[in-house]
Amino acid sequence: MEYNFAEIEQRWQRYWAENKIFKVDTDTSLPKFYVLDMFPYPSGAGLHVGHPLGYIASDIYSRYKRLKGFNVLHPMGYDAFGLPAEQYAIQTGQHPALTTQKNIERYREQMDKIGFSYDWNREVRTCNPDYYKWTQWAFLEMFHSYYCYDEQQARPISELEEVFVRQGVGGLNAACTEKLDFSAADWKAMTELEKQEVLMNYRIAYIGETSVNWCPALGTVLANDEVKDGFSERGGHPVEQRKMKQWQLRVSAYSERLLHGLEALQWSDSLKEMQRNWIGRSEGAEMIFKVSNGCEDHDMSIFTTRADTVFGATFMVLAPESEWVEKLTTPPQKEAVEAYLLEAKKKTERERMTEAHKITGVFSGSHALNPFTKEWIPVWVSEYVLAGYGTGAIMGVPAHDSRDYVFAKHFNLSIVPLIEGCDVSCESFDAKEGTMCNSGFLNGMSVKEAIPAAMDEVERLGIGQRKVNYRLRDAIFSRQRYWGEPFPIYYKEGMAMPMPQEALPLVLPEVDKYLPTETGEPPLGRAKDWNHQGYPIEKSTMPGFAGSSAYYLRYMDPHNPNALVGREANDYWRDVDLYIGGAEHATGHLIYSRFWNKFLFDRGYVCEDEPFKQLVNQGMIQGRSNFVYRMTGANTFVSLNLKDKYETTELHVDVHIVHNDRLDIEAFKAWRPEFATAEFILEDGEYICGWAVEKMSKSMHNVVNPDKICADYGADTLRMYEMFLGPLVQAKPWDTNGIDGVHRFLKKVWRLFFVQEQFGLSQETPSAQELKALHKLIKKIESDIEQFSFNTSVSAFMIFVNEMMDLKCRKQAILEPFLILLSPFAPHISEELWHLLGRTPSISRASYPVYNEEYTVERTFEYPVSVNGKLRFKKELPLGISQEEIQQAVLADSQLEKYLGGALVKKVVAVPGRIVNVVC
RNA sequence: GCUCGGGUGGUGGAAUAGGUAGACACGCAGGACUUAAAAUCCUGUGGGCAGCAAUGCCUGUACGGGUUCGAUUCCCGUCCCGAGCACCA
Repeated sequence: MEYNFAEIEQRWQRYWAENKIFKVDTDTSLPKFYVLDMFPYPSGAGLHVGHPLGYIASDIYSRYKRLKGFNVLHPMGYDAFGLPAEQYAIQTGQHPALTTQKNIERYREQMDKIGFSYDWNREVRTCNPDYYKWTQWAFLEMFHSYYCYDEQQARPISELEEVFVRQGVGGLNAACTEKLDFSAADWKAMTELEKQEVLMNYRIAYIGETSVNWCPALGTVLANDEVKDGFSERGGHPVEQRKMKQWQLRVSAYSERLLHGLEALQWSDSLKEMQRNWIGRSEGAEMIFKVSNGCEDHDMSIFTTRADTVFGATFMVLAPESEWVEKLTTPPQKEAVEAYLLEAKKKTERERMTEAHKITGVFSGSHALNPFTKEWIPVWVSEYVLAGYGTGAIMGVPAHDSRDYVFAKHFNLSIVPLIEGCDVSCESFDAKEGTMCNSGFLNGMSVKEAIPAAMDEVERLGIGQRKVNYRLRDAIFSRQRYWGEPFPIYYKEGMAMPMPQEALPLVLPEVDKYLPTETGEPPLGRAKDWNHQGYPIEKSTMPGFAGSSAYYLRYMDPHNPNALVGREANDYWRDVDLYIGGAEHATGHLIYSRFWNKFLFDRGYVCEDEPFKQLVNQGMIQGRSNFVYRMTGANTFVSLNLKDKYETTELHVDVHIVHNDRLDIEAFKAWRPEFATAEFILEDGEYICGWAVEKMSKSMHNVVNPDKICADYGADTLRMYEMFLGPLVQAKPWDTNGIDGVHRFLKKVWRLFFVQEQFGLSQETPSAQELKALHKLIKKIESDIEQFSFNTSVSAFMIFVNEMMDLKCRKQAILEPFLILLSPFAPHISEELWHLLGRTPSISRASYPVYNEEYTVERTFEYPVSVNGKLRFKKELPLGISQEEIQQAVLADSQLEKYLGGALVKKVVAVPGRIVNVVC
């Protein structure tokens, strides 16, 4: 009987679906395990072979955990709101909901062919009102909350109102946009509008003026992680900086917890490092400098991590956007400063980046008093200082900061070295090492001692305090787009008002066009009756990360009409045990999700502080392109190794008409009309194509579709081959060339269960050798899966099957456990053979075979004996004997003499169970 | 510039509490079966040298050093590749 994968796979996929084999329910009698894939954005192009890599890995893990007796939650859904569907809608007029629906159907069809064990009953779609009701709900919860630093958690905003009534802001330690100062009496005297403005300063979801990444081509703002090198991540349009009033999430309040929480997580070091960099904690001090513009004095604070270098501060620099610029510009400098500000403002983000090392700046006219040297130093304005970090002002220490150094050199400011023996004639000395000099009371200290000593002194003198700064900014939450969640906010007498929870979901309204209005309002400005009790509703929508921030919680309880996730379901499923997805979400989704979860945790809606215990980043699968070489000016193609003899142009050729880098010439002629009459210069009668690893894309003709692989080889082959390709976490090119090996393996597995076309296994007692092979495999597969080393598992299966072939082993006692081991990798063929064995129900209900060490124990060991490091012969000795016994046995061996060449033995190193080395 | 990974045959990749480098697979070469092809199976396959031969010897994990009886693995330096961050004071 042939291995008819097409029939087998179709049959079992249907069986699994019809019998709801992978439906899962809360079951407190079983341990839970939650395996999650990052849900896809359903694009119009469909899946290519790279997309399912992580899904296959998570499916193997899920199936393995089921065999191990866990109740496994393994869901899938769609991140369905987003820009591409909207862009497509603008071009074609088709409703994004329609195209999204179509794309989802296509995705589902493709995924179904691969035989995943998802519980589709729990599917979520972020664009579904039943789902985004809870996205809006979470937003309202954030609106109604503030962050208390003393308690290190989010609390209801109503508490804050009570505090204000009682004592004003005195003693309050809460996250805020700007520090306010008012008493209880002041609070009581405020109008309702003023009170709301004060509260907005503390809300976790708040509206406020901020500098944003504005993308004119897309007509919307973008988050920092949506901008790459000054261009929008989606579409590659230029991005500029603008001040705008936007909804924001106070993610920065969680900086410390987001950083600290990383420690306990089983994430890769590189990913944790990326998040640490993004959060960007730095310890330093805020220091107050007296500044004078000649008429009046002010106290201005700066942030520094190098308080020890204050004796070398020979100038100050303000960010162009700093509010100090206006106060400190003196009349004679006014014109120059204004010209500079205008120039800086005109630049886009992109220009700022490309001109990053161009040194610009202008003198303000004012001076600051260095509190330690008591010298008056000039105050400058320059773009290299960022308004959004620290206080937007710095002290310039050119000797020990490379940016200050180039600035000082350019404008001829003085440079004072502070470390003994350092040479600052060509560059600054940035390292935190050496002995201090020219630094008053710090002289003679090492830098490491001087940093805290300087900060102590600053605090003692009352001219500043220690301060921790974070790079992490609040997340900008408004998008001027159509295809996203509407904000449940309306505006009444200038105040942003929350809608009541009963009004949710606030359903996205219909519009006639998906473009901004003529007056520049977002597309929702076109919606009819877009108001709440006659008051206008917010016209922005939420960004992509809104819907993806809590979807893993919804899977736990997807149909609950009363809560995002019910208490009972959440208490059982708790958090994601294993999360598999791409590293590109390191500073986006994975930060926002952690923030969102921590917020819900603070407010008591979920029971775990961190959402994703273990995270694995699968490597991207790149394309492997093929090339043909056309002779310039002719329709003649030259084979790879002859091309250097001619003048040729390289052309991408469809990888589907190339096999093992040999071009199928007939298919090539049929591929494009202009090649129908092509001529070829062959080598050894064949046309050899060149190849290269590139991104998988249509234009490179290297896109391989999983449907085609499933049709040609079957899903089991696809699954195993994707795993065999290399380590899961590593980026690697797709190369269909090697797939035959895996396919051959599955055919061998099939044949192993048949004797002369008849299915049949014997009930014979297995031999010691067979048992040993099986139990080694049981152990190997288990440890490989636990470590995500799926590629070596596939090899182990191949070795095992080859050995059983050699032994002609057809014994059920061996092959039945083998089938169970194989089933997570190749579920269809395993299921088929399982049923042919008369076993029922599905193999996914079986138990993972128990490893028995007895069968794999070795009693003797062939010791490699080397003389002076060179392997010479092998000596078989019992295991478990002492080092001395091994030495004696080897020295007594007659073979040793001929390798010693008469020399005396100086030393014998024997490692039990490893090796013997004789030194002479 | 800073941080983190990584450099092993023609190819994808195995092997690190330091212990026979190249498992497994692709490709290639040769062979068996077949009228033939496909499929399947068997043998060989890092490089070099010697031999009719079984075989033997040398060399080999980016490069240069070090530690060690022994280094792909540990340490120092250099080069190269990939990823992330980038005026974050």
